[in-house]
Amino acid sequence: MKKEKFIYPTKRDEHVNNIFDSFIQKTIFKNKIMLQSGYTPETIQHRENQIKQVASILAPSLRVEKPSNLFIYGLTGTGKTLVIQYVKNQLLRKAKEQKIELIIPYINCKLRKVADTEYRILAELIKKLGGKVPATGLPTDQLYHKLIEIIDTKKQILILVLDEIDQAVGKIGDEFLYNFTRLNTELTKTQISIIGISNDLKFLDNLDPRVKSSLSEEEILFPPYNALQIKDILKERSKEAFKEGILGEGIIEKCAALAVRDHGDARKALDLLRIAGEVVERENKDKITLDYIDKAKEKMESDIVLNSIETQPRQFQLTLFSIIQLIKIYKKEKEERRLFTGDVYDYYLDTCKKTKISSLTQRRVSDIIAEFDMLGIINAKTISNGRYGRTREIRLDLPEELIEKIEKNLINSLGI
DNA sequence: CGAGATTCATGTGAAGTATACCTTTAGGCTTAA
DNA sequence: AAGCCTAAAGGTATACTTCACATGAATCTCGTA
Repeated sequence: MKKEKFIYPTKRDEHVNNIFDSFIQKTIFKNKIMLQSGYTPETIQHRENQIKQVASILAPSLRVEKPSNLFIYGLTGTGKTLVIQYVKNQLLRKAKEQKIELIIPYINCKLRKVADTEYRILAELIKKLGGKVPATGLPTDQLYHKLIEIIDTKKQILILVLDEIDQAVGKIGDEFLYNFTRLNTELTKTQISIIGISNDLKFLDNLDPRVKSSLSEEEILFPPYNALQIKDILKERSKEAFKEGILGEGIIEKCAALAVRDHGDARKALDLLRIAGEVVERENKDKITLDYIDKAKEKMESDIVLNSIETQPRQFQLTLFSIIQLIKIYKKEKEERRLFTGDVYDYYLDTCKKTKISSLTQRRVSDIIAEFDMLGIINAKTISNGRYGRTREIRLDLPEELIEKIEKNLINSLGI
């Protein structure tokens, strides 16, 4: 056995310290939270009208009367969630002042494994109200009883905010909304109003008429921001978020322009700014220049997708992996070849065999493909090839580099 | 040549199964009177 | 006898499977012009 050469520790320690120093040293942010998506600023620009409308609709709650149900829709990044949070905070403050019992739970229906079935939405709601509910095992209607039990203890108003409600309905149907709206008839003291928030402008159209009429007693549309408005918002927030002199010339204009091209998505503009800042910081520079915005744009798009893929279950990842591999193979071929469900399933089975992962049936994989389509990661269209059957044509409309990254990630997490 | 029948490959709905977890209940054991 | 613990019984939600039928246009078939 060889004896290791002893290294005197202090030298090394110093070295380590120096490395970290360089990370801690500089920060170009003054208050980064201002740019993060969950942040609710003191004043909200260019949404005065919507705030007023929401406020006037919810105002009766301060007289302990049930406000109308409200349906809010508009594209992503048009300030829907922001306005609701803002009004919610104001409302709660006022209610506290006047000693009025008012609860406004907020649930995001999109979160997988948290609120994507009727049971789980209910469970989440009860949890928010301080109750405890097991993840499985109870009949759903018992959860309703439990909810009623918790709520109906005193005279109060409950305004339930269901964000990304279109996602939930797309997955589990609209029956649960009907149940929610009917809940009031079972309650004696408490009254419930529902606020539904949707990114899908056509969401109301395919809703059961009964649900539709009761959910959208009031409707508010959030139009996209225009370039000037986004610029205002960015200016306002970046003033607080960054230290002086960090933003180079034309940065805000560029972010705004990019976001406007993408249907006036303010969240995107803010993310761009924040991510650009993070990249600059990581590279130890002290000024955000235009090319950092481009970098941020790429990074952002890939981050969103990568993140949503990482959290998928194993079988979903395996399916996606199969799709990516096949797309790659097909691309190398001379003739254009389209990708169908059957091909994916065959490749999937192969991969399962090789990696000794148990395989699902085609029925299930078909559903998984449909779910990926819903997530927008792939693009699947059912087509009929006439004599040669009916299937889904699967496409992957993502940039080349991103696909590479996804592939790497998948190989990594699947251990292939 | 054209209308209607056929065909294929898979979409899709319904019902069934496995699993994980819940509550209820009956039985057994302990304990205190 | 009352109280407490445990394990079995009976129930549910969820993810998945099984079964069976639905789809829809290219192709085939066959009667007719």
